[in-house]
Amino acid sequence: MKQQKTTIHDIAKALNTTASTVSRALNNHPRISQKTKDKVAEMARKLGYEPNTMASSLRLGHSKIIGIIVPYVDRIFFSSVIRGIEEQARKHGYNVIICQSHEKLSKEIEDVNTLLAAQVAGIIISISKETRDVTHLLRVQEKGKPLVLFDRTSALLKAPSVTINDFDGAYQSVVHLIKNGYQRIAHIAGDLSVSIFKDRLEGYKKALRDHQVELHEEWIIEAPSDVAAGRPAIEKLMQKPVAPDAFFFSSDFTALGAVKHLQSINFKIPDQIGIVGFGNDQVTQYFNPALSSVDQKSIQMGDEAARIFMDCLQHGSDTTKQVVLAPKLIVRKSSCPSA
Amino acid sequence: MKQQKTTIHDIAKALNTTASTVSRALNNHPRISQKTKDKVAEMARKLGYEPNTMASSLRLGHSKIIGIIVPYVDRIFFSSVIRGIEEQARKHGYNVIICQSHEKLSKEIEDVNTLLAAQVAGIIISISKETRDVTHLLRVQEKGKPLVLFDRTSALLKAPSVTINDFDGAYQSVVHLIKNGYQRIAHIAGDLSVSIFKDRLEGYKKALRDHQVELHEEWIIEAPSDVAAGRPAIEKLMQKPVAPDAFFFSSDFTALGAVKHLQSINFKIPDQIGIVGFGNDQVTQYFNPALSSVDQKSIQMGDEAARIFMDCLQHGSDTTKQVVLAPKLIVRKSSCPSA
DNA sequence: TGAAAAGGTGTAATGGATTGCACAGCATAT
DNA sequence: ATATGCTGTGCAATCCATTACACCTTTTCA
Repeated sequence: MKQQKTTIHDIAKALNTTASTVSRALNNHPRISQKTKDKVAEMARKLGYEPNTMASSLRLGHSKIIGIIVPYVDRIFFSSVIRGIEEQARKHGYNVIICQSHEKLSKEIEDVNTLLAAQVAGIIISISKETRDVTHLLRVQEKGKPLVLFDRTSALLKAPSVTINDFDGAYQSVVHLIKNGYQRIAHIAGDLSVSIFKDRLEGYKKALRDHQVELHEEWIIEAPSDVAAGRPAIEKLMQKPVAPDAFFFSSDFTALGAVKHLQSINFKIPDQIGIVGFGNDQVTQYFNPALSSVDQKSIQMGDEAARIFMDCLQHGSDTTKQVVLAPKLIVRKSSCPSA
Repeated sequence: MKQQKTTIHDIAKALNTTASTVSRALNNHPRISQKTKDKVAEMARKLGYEPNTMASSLRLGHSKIIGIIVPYVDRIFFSSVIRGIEEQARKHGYNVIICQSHEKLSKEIEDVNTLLAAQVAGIIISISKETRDVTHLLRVQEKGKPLVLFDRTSALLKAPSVTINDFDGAYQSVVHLIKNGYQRIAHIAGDLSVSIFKDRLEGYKKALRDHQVELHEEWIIEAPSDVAAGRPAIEKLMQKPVAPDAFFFSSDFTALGAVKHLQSINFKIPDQIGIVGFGNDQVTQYFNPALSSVDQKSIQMGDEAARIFMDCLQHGSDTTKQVVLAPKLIVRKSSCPSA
């Protein structure tokens, strides 16, 4: 039933040579003659040889596997990044192994341990919302393994990263709203202890300042990045003494929930209220009205993260490497009044 | 810089015993005294011991890693299933390693090779659309490794699987449309060489027959499962001598594209035309009108697949195990005329 | 022509955990 | 007292690929 796997020893025996020669031939060692290499390659094929990656990883001290940690794999942003990483990694003969932190620090630490035990070549991670302490990530670096951050980074950590310019994405969005005639622009922020949401808030503020639009601190509120959070956020904002006429959301999901609610109480979007979201999730374009949103270049982000990772492997970590992708505001109907 | 990893030998030395005893103690071998086990456990903790999974995998001939192959990780259905698998697998101390087939047989074969070389414990897969020949999957079974299929299966393969009852999902949908007064129900099918789409078609037909609603073969067309395919599909159907008054789609995405187009030429949904999709993708509920759709129980599917997988590991593969989840039609506005 | 350099291959150790077999110590049974 | 059995450990081989070092052969060049 179970097949006997063929090893380099089998090839060696068949060729009347030794395992070392076979190993060298397969690894294209310069001191092996072309003739030998050819013979070995052919015999390997004939015997259906498959290298045992465990054995080589054990010897080498690391595998050709990249560990990835994300909060949840089934969030489209993360799964897109993973796609980008996987495709780039594969070009270099690397595999990806995936863990979910569930936005919990404790789970993230456990994940790091698991990946380290699995002898991954290094880790690419988007840290959880809870992550303040980063000693578990320092451990990765201490082992001399590449650590690359994406999207969510930490100031406590010197590591290469790929992010989008959240500040700029927010800035563009708010300027766009202003240009389209909205004057009382509120911001529904994400968890402000996370840097990306902080940056978006700052971009929002700067845009207002630069265009002499008044900034009401009371129009800035923090809300979870999910659909359910949309309605209460809106309700709170609409009952302020002066109600906003536009909302810039840090999350498409919160925006969705908000729009649903606004429509249910008969507000016209975009004519009475303008909306811009963040993330350019697939849902936004099919929504009615289609939602303006900032695209996060997710696949590209993954691709870039994997490139940096491979670069670290080859030339050592350049912890100052910070790739910042330019976000792109996708303008759709929700922020373009007909008048 | 690089840390010296502590091995069982280090623990043995510190305890003045041997590696074998340590190994057995850590693995809870019955012949080791509790006292020794405690001492070993304590010393392991003290020295910060992390087992080297490569070494143990090499010795054991398999790792605690489950290989997953899906067409694309960034399709919400697949990423949800992966989430389900990952969470269940983790409970058993297993990791998942992910490959994408890009719907190509050649890539799928390559993926299988990669995973086998990585010494995975087994593979959980949703086969690509192109996959007819399954010899690469037979190889997995020949090695005595569990192979579990989900969603898309193959009649050529004797392997445990988890699917939803596509036939029933379609049947429910069409009955629902009929009950809501639609009489001329068309079906936009997916690639009919894939069994799930075939089954949905059959469910559609059966529902019509059971309710004495006429079946027009010309109202059944095949289209890719993406947004772009929606419009041409609709155009083709609407110019038939007798135009349909409802559409049952094998894919939410095709449905989305179709609805967009229908609305742009001023058809009222659901009053003039009823729509039901398949997949219950997240987008459907936020669409306007909200789309009725068949829920595929994706996370549950992953969870179930992982359970079966673990079961195969423990008790050997039961190739006849076919878990069929009951789909659930989620009724929303797109199929409920106000009249 | 002799010596140094380059080319080609084998020997044996290495990485870390696992496990069949052997054996020592002690207890119970006869 | 001898046999039988159980408990608790150690020895050494094993999984497979890699590689430092050594050795022999051939080429190159003063």
